[in-house]
Amino acid sequence: MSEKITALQVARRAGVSQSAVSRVFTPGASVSEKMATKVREAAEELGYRPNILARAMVSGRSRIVGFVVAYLDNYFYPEAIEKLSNAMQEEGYHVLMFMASQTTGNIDDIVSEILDYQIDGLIFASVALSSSIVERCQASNVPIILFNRRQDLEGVSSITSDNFSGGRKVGEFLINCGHQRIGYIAGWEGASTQRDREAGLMAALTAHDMPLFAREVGNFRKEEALTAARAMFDVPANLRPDAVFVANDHMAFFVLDVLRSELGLSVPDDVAIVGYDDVPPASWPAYDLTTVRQRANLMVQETVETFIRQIDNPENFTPRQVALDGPLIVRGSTQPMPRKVTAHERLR
Amino acid sequence: MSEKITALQVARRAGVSQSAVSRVFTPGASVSEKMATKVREAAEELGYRPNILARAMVSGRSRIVGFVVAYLDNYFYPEAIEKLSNAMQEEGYHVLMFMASQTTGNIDDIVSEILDYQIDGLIFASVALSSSIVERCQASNVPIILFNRRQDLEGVSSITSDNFSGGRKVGEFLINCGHQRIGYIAGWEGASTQRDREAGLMAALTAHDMPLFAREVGNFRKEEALTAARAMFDVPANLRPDAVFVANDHMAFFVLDVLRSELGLSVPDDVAIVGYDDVPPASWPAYDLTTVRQRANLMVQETVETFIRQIDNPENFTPRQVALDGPLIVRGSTQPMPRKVTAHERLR
DNA sequence: ATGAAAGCGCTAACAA
DNA sequence: TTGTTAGCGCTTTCAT
Repeated sequence: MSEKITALQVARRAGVSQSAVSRVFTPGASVSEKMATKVREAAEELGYRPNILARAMVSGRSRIVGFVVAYLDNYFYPEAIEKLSNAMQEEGYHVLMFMASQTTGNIDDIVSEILDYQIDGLIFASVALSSSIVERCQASNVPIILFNRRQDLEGVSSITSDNFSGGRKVGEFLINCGHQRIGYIAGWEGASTQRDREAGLMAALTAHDMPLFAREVGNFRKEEALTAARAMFDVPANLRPDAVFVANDHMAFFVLDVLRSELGLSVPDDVAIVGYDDVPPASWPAYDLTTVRQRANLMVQETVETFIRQIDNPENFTPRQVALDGPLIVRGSTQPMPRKVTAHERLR
Repeated sequence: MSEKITALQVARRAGVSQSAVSRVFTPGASVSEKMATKVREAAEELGYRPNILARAMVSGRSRIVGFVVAYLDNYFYPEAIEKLSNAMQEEGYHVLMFMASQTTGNIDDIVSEILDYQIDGLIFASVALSSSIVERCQASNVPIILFNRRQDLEGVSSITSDNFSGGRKVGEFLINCGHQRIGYIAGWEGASTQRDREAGLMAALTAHDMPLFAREVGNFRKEEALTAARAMFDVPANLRPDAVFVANDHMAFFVLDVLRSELGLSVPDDVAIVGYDDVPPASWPAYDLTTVRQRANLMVQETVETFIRQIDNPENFTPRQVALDGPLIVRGSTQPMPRKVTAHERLR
């Protein structure tokens, strides 16, 4: 079995110093053309590749970013992970994954483990941070980015879609469709996505002097979404909303299932339903769900850019709070978008 | 901003040698009770944690395993990743993710990048290996495990479900249901999962002297699955299969959509359909898909165990080829399981 | 532009 | 059980 090839061996073979080899493999170091080719040849012959860990030790940069994620059953995240991972690879970084799921206990412990790897940055998706975590990361000089979460913490960047605006769009749309009894099924109240989407919806309702007709909490979880749907809809018809906004697609699928399969209601005729995220199954004919699209590509792009900026220039970096607008995608789970009522008509 | 705390600083504060500190943090090293508490206290006060990278350099083990994955749109994988990552965390390892998706070109290049991180093992999910990759990993002493793929390569372990047996179960079931014209929509032919599932189906058909009525290739991809479904079913009724086995759930959803939404066929009355994987949407009422369950938990468990065994005892480790049996889950996309026909009845 | 030398933070002999 | 010493493979001054 071939042993590990070190820079020293390459150096010997090329008849140069070990630091010369290092320079050849360090972008932006000063080496002559001749030296470079000589070394590269020797390296090629031996199959040499620099040891990233050794490099990390002395340079202090591991080119690893930690990615903490939960809720992989929400299909927004697999897509996001894939894109983020690809984008990071293109920048020469790699992603060390940490699941913050049910099984694992404390986020703080996970963060400790992550920091042990001397990672260059930390991206949290759908995870709530404590300020102690932030402090520790800042002490270790590790940039933090919140992905799909917003949290008011000093020095922390966040990339989200504009959930408030998205929620309001949903509200406006349902009102324009003529719905009078609009319900809301909330996600986990600790999540900014949940709060902002609901606030957006409420803003639209308030603007039209309409109350929220019904509200239940699904916590972004399947079982609780089912329960919430039953509580809201397994009631006499006069108490039933004629439209419901569900805080994300993942839950909306289960609500839709309850409506159609369990209660025998017709969608959108008896009840219209709108989700949030536009995950792939939302566009599948079996669900055909009206929803607000989260632009994963853009979110990832902004995340990477934010990270690179902070890494390249930590001194005068100001944390960014990016909120990207996403379109309402109208599908069959609601009535088609009504034409705008003109001022003339409204006055009649 | 607090600087990095090293073992040396802990040592000074505790009034002991630096190697004593190292020992305290090395499981199974010989330290006295007194020493341990003294050091731990000092470490606690300073907030010291060992630098894994430094440890990796000298010990030769990084406690990082590389995980190469593609096809995250197949919802079997997010689940698998989550479970695998959790299980590895419990063993004190962490997962460095590499996407081998469309964007990225060559697997060989990815593997090079991975090896630069001095990882302790490499798990490939749904990725085809070249023997050159295997050789390079073996040269670097990195165990390789194939997850959900089987490939005849010296020294490589593989963990799959028993796809042949699964395919045969599907065949037997459809035949028992009385179907006469059974079609198959294949996955990517380079995948062992595809080949084994099809072989299983064919074994069942052959055993009953039945031909395969129709066959198309969907390559595990959405668009191609749609095309395959149209080619197979958008034909005169007498040329149409009365049952179809689709190589995985991901494609089966699209096939089902074509059947119901595009062609207005009734499932299971006009056509019965069976998938493979039992991903979550298969159990959602909108699809309610009969399928073969892949036992992700077991697969992950076997993967971790295989890895640990090889790491702990590389000398006399023999690669394992694990194929786990999975049950057929009968749902509404097929007729209910018929009671077994008795010999008496058959003779009438 | 190149080489020599010093260390990054840790573990693993080896002594004591 | 503990301390001393030598590196792991690399980058980075500092000379030249």
